[in-house]
Amino acid sequence: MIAFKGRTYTCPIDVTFSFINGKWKVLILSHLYRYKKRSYSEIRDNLPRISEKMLSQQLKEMEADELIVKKTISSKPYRVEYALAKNGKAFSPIMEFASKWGIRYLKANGIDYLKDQELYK
Amino acid sequence: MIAFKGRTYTCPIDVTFSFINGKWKVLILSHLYRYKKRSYSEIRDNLPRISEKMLSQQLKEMEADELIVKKTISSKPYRVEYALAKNGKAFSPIMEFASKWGIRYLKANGIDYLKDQELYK
DNA sequence: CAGCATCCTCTAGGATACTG
DNA sequence: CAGTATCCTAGAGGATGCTG
Repeated sequence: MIAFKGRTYTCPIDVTFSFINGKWKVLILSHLYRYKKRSYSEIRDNLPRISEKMLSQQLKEMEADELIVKKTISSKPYRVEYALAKNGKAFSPIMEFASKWGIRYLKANGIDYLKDQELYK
Repeated sequence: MIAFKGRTYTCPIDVTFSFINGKWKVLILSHLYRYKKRSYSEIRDNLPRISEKMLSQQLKEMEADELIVKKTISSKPYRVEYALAKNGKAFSPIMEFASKWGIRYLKANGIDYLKDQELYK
């Protein structure tokens, strides 16, 4: 067991996944990984079933964990921009891998994601 | 959106993580990744805070998803053995990566997991 | 546009006891 | 040893309306 910041972890893998557990974090990270800079509403609209509460909550947690950075790019009208921070970029290999794995799995199950991508918007 | 087996997914990454979401799956997989073959109680004892219910439930789901295989190695006394199946082994790169990431993160925060490993049993 | 504040639901997950 | 079967609760997550 590893004791760290008031929590206990089974192993380093446990530590790593504690950053990206939660229903939406991986999806937000992968979205930012793909699009580099995105506004609040762009992220929301890409994740059709996320609630405002969840979105802002997860964004905040990930900002606190320094996985992402938020930048105010204009104050009137108020506009912001989210992007991966260094720690967040460090997860890119997982995104890459999970993406390829998913595409391969779908293909093995009769769905050609790459070919039919425009259908899945 | 991707419709598949009665669920909808945002993207292939969503598909991939649907297999390993849940509080314990990654930890069980990484444990099997490390030890190859493990009995029910060996897995349980390595995950001190897991409940019997969760353990058997997650094992079953992962067996159904063909991430792991269960083998009865003796019927009296009843003994079983869990191991990674092909699909489960396919996640090894994520385990490897997450393990290294966690170790590096811990080190950056003053915990030398490798050096002090015997403390974390 | 980019959120917060509330209130509410529901189910993931835990505790405990029991079985072949 | 390797699990089931119940019962129960905390808190993850959703719906909705409001604000600077």
